[in-house]
Amino acid sequence: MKRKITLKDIAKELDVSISTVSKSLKNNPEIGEDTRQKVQAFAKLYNYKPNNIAVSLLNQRTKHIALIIPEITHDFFTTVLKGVEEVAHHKGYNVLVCVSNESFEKEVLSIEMFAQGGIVDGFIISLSKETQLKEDYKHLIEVENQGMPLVMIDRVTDKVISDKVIVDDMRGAYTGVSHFIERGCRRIALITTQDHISVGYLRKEGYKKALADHVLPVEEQLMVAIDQVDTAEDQIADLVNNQEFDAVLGVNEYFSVIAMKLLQEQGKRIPQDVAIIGFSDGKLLKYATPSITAVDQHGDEIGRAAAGMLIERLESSKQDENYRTTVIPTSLIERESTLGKQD
Amino acid sequence: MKRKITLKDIAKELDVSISTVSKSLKNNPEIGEDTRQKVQAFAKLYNYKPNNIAVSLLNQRTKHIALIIPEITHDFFTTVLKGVEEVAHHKGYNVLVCVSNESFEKEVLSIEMFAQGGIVDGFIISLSKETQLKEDYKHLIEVENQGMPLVMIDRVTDKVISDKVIVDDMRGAYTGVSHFIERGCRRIALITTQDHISVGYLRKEGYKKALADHVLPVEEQLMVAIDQVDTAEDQIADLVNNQEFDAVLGVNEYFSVIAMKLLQEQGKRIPQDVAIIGFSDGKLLKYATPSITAVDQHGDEIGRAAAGMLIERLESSKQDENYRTTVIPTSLIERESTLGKQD
DNA sequence: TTGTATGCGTTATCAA
DNA sequence: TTGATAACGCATACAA
Repeated sequence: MKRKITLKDIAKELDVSISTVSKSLKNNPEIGEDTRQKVQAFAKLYNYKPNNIAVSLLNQRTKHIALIIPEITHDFFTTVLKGVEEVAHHKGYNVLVCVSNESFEKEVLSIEMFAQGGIVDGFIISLSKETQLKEDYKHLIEVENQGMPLVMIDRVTDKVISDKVIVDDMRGAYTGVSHFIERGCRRIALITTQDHISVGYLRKEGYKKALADHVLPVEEQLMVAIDQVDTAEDQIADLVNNQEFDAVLGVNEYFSVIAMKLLQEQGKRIPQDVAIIGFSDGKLLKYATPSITAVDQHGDEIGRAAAGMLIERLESSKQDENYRTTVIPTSLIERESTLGKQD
Repeated sequence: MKRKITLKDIAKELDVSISTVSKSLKNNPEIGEDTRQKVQAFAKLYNYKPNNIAVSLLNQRTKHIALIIPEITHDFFTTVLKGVEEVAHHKGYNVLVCVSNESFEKEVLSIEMFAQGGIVDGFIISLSKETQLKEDYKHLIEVENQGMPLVMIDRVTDKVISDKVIVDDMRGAYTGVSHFIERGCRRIALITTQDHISVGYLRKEGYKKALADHVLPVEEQLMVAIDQVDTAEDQIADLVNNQEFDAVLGVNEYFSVIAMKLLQEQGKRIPQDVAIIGFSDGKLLKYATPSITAVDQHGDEIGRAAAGMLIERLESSKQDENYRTTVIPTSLIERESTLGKQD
């Protein structure tokens, strides 16, 4: 087991000083050509690489960023992670992942740990449901006070002033509903989350606006707000069994797929009897039978944008107080579940 | 923006030496009761936390581990990540994630970066397809030579001696095929990967063994080895269109779901005409219509086991050369796609 | 009971 | 052209 080689080792071996070695390796012109060559050759031979920890200690930066997501089993967050990782690695940063499991406590603990230990240089976070419910953002504000950059994504809040990257949720829902209407649907149901989930609320607003703009009534009984994951199926069944509608928009993959399954069990044909659209860029919608039209949120782009913003802020010396919000437009991926009425 | 507080700050403020502060905070009995109290109170007030980097430099360990996975859009790896993260955080470790994208080069580069910079203390890795094809494992052996623990999961190789956590792929496939046979299926197709993918190979072997044990012939034309992701659909269509079979086992979620879709388009009823089983613990199988029976690989357990083994090795001082391989049994989750023949 | 000194590996400043 | 030294923040052996 070879121990890792250090500057000191090289210095001793070549009988020069540590600083000479350091400078040589950095191609510092102070050092004579031949010494430099010699050192570099030796270093290469022994595969020298600077010890990151020492450099971190010196520079007071780790070149690590934390990504905190509420869930990993949503394809959306998975693609976000991929996007973040892509840009981060490209720029020489590493990504520490933390799944909050929708828990406020876990979110707070992770952030404190990462921030206080100086483990990461900055954060990308999507709020847990519990956090959005409690509306307690002290941990985030604290992070900012410590001078650590923070980029919020997707599930964000106005209560925290920071860079943000969000989905155009309202417009995404608006587009979906409009798509239904263009295809002749008139009674459009919505399966969304409780209002405290920011994205759920915005999607509902987009849904309502689309109806209003097309002079269609907003019917309360066609809108269901899912309380908890495990009651989703029952609540959706309730909608399906007791209401008549010819289209349904789900604010995530699960709601849409569950709705479709229940509708099919009832003998409804998709899309002839009921058209379906779901939010998210996941495989659940893509591989469903029939495949389901999706409001693509472009998780990868969100991840890339967030990582880009964060790193830019980390590397810019100026204390820029102009926080930006980048809105990533959604796009509608038309699939089988909305064909046919019209086409 | 409050700068982070250090031992030095506390020492100056309380007019004691740095080591007194350090010892006080560690409850070292050397220090007098009142000094200790005073220091601790002050530290608490200013929310002192030791600087992780400094501690890392001192101890020559970061308390970070790297998880290198080939893909993030497979639910299996996603659950692995979750399991790893769970145990790691519980034991005070952080997880750096790296997606190799099935690329040998990316895998090698990430490992070198993590290892040489002393960025992590150890590795959990699942090999990329390209690596398994090339059979070039120098980067992993190098890591071990440097004395860094390595735990391989799922896609492993005999060429590298290390701790391993694997799925019981052979038995998983065997169980699936047996399940078909018990339900009256006789012509069972297999959709697998190329042989160089270790898990694909093992699953094929399990499939063959099950057939043999039940005195059924192994028919080459019923086994298709997918070359690449983008040819999967064509290759599976070829099988579906040109062969007669009453059951099909896919070695991952995608293959099974695609097969089902193509079969349904052909007018086949699932499971009456063709029964289906897929590998993986993902939502694609669970939410399919009909839902698809799954060979659950328990990604979360694999992740937990791997993290456990890795951390154990990191924390045990003794240079134990007895590498272990933990085999996580699969379990069959019966769903609609294999009901009916018998029940 | 408290303080001083050293070292972890690196870089940067300044002296030779 | 090269080398000695300090500093990053902490822990510890040893001195007082």
